[in-house]
Amino acid sequence: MKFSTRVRYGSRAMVDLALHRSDGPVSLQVLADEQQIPERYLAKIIQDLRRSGLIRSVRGAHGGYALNRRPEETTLLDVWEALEGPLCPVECLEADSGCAMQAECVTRDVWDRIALAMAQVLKSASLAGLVRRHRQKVG
Amino acid sequence: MKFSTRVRYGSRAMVDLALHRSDGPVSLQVLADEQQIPERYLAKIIQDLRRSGLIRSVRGAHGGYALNRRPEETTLLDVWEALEGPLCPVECLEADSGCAMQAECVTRDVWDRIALAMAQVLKSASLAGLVRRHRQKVG
DNA sequence: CCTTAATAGCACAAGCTTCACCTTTTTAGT
DNA sequence: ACTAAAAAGGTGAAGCTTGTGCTATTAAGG
Repeated sequence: MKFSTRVRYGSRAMVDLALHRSDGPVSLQVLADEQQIPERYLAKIIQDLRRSGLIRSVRGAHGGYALNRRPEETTLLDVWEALEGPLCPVECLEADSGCAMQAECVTRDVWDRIALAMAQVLKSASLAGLVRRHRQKVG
Repeated sequence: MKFSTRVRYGSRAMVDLALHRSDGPVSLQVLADEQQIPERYLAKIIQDLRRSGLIRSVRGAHGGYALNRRPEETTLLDVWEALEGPLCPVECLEADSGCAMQAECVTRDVWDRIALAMAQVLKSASLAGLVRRHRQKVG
């Protein structure tokens, strides 16, 4: 199991947008180039981020993308949910999964604990925190 | 992102084998039927469990599969690694990933924390513990 | 008004996961 | 020895993820 490239690419793009926050809209080309992401593919990913309201777009010449909220108000959990829907690593964790073995299934409890742990880490990672950490690293 | 069915099916099969531990080898058909898993697919999964030494097989009539270690000595992390290799949700976490941005990448740290949390939960789930929990549930 | 830069959207190709099918090998019971 | 039960193994199909390519739409700047 690997995390989808959608989430990984999307997360990196969001951090990049947070870093360029004061520079006006960032074009897809710049974003893809800086983050080494296939441009056409990133285009599709970024549309989902826009549609869920995490970023806004400016069309036409000198257009591009920018964060739609303050960096403290967006976490990687938001990004994950925008690109993959609710964090749910196995179907049987959904409310109406209709799995007949749900009551007696002991592995389900393990998947549930993992999902919880993942959500906790993702929620603790705000764009603001990631930008701060990035500035610490590169100086 | 969903966990692979390989890991989910394989984990349930291992718990089932642990429950039948004193009954002699369990056939693929019984296993697939009890756990509601496509039989031919489970056959492939179970081969990987055998090849990594977690279970042993008995060929011929009245054959089947049985645990190869005591239930305390196998955790769901072992099952995961047998079926998917090392727990590594993103490539760049591997030692020689060769990602040029590794030093400055702040999302990588998040994926690393998630991987650690996942491994912790999986390692804490031994077959013995899961069997105990199952007996508590069904009575 | 026209050119050019840029987003928006659709359709298609390659590779991996999840299966199903068929044949071969092995072994218990008669 | 023969039959039936069961694992072992290889091959192929369907659907999803990960991309690529092409066209349409929008807006800035001369």
